[in-house]
Amino acid sequence: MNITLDDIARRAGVSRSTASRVLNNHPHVNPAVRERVWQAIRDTNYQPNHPARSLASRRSQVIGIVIPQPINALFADPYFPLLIEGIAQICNERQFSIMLELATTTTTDGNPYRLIGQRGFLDGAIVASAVEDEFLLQWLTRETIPVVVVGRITSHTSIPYVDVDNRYGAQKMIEHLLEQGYRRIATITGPMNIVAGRDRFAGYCDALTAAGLPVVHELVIEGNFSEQSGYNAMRTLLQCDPLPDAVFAASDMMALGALKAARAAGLDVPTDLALTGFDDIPLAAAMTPPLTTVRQPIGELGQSAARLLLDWISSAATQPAVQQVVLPTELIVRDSCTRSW
Amino acid sequence: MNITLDDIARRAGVSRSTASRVLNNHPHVNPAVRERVWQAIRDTNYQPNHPARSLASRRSQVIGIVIPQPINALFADPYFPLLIEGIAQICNERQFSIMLELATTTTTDGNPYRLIGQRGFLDGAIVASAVEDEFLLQWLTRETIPVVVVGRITSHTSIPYVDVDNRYGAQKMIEHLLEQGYRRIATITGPMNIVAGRDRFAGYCDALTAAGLPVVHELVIEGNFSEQSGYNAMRTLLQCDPLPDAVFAASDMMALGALKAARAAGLDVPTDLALTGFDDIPLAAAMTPPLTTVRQPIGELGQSAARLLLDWISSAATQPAVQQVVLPTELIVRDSCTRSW
DNA sequence: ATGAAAGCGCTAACAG
DNA sequence: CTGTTAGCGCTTTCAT
Repeated sequence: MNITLDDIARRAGVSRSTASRVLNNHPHVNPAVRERVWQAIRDTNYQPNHPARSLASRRSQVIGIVIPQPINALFADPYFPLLIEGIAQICNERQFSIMLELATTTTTDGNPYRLIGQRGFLDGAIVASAVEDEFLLQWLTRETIPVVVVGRITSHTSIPYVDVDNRYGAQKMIEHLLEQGYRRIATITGPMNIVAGRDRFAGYCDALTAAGLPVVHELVIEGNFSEQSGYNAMRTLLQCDPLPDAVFAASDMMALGALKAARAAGLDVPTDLALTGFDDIPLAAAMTPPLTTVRQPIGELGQSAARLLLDWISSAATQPAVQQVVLPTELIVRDSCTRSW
Repeated sequence: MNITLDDIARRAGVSRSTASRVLNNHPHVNPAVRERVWQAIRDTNYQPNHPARSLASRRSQVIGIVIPQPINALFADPYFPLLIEGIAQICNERQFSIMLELATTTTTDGNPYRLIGQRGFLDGAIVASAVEDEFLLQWLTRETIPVVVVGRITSHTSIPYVDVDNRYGAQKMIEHLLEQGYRRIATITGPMNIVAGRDRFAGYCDALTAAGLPVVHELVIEGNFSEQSGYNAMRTLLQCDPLPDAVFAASDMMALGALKAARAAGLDVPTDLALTGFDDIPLAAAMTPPLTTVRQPIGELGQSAARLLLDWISSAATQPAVQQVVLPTELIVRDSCTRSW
């Protein structure tokens, strides 16, 4: 049998509650007793039983990271890893553990998540990338544990979220292209069922409108942030006559796909066509040519979400102290949109 | 208060044990009763309490993925995300959840992991990347839950592991370079405290030796798989006189770093220098020039590890049915080692 | 096929 | 400062 707290108590000649107090660093324990208990713990190599603790204390020191994406698409883009990394940093500091909650591939009926709903398992959750997924949103509102969302969601305003300033970031990007002299600027947008997709497109429109330019329908193609969708979108754009002189892809991965399509069509970037992205994933700087993009601080986003959530959990309040956090983006100019003339 | 199994039992007019049987799909329950219980569960939106279940059943349906790396370095390389993805696929199929167990940054004293040692929390664990970390290895041997390691470890042969054929993969790579006519082949190795690092280096030596060529000390630089270490190593190699005509980096990220260093020194790849990597991460194909490398099936590696572990867990045996799995690698020839003459 | 009863290992009032 | 006493919500023999 495994050794229990009772064994420790017996060995140290105290009651189980005192042993528990020592284990949990409660004050008001006689230093000598405290030391005796610790000694027993060390001697026996005692390890507390986690489920028993959570059951009795109603706290698990575990949060879930919910990623509502098909698993196979999960890590094609370094976005999620970076986000997880940020969350993990804060969790480690605060002695919290992380459960990874990925949507099952078979999203046929009912609950595509395993943990969601399991009572007592999670002290809180972070939902990454606010897809407007009906099941998830319903769960969010019904849920009793603290949940924060990464990425703005429009439908449930009461849920705290953390986001970057997608709209203004995209706007700055287009303004930069306009300053460079580009006038026929196309965009490959993100998915329109994600607010980030809509917001970046809105920024694109903002800048054009402010410059007195129209938003041309044929220059706007919807993608889904993946490389493949960028490739496809660019092939469509290449049908335009005249061709766009610049393309703003709403993610770096789509920009990469677009670059390949442009190359395949015999176009050079940036000579024949300017190309820019959004995210500033590590690949962006390594590409040839290095990609002009909008940096979003993904790691910090994760950190903010984790801080918000953990503060909330420890406050034991119904609402978090901070409801929303919006982080700034930064325009990173590289060679992919350098006019040669 | 949350609704409990007792509430369900009362509502369905049965005892708690019967309700439990229904919940767990035990046979030998009257169909009519079964339906009444399910109805009550649905009506009340009942969700079982996970800690209570694990405490009573001594099973948690959770496995841990232990990644013994400083968090901040975690996702610079897509290796871990891909591995996690593979593991997650199998876990989802089998209704297991995943805990992410990252080493805390402050690896000062004692246990740098939170979950390791928490009794009853994990049904098993996968240790990713077999660093020969003293603490971890001691834990592995002492541990009572099933643990499988990704990457061969030499010191504790009793621990089941899953690995790719690093040595033969590296050998094939060097053989290819030799066939291309390269003769002064340098290597940037992985860390020598990881078996994968040693194995790839061994494969390099195998090929040279078989070809009757010596392993030249100054052409062997130790890296740590990171881009930065590749960069530094290449700077050292650039001091050699004569320069190597080919460089085999033991990871694609190091190859990327090496490429940058070579470029910075005014060398062109592959004209002045052949460069090859190991891993075949997505970036390898996207680089300019596309990188010749050795593909290791990272996702499958994760899947194999997960299958081995979950089979073991469900068998309830002391040893797994399969002790070791070794997956083949594949040479992927691209442009980075194309001789121009 | 079902119920009674005994824990699983721990925390947390409460009393002293 | 410490011990006693109840549970936390569920699974699981053991009867019946």
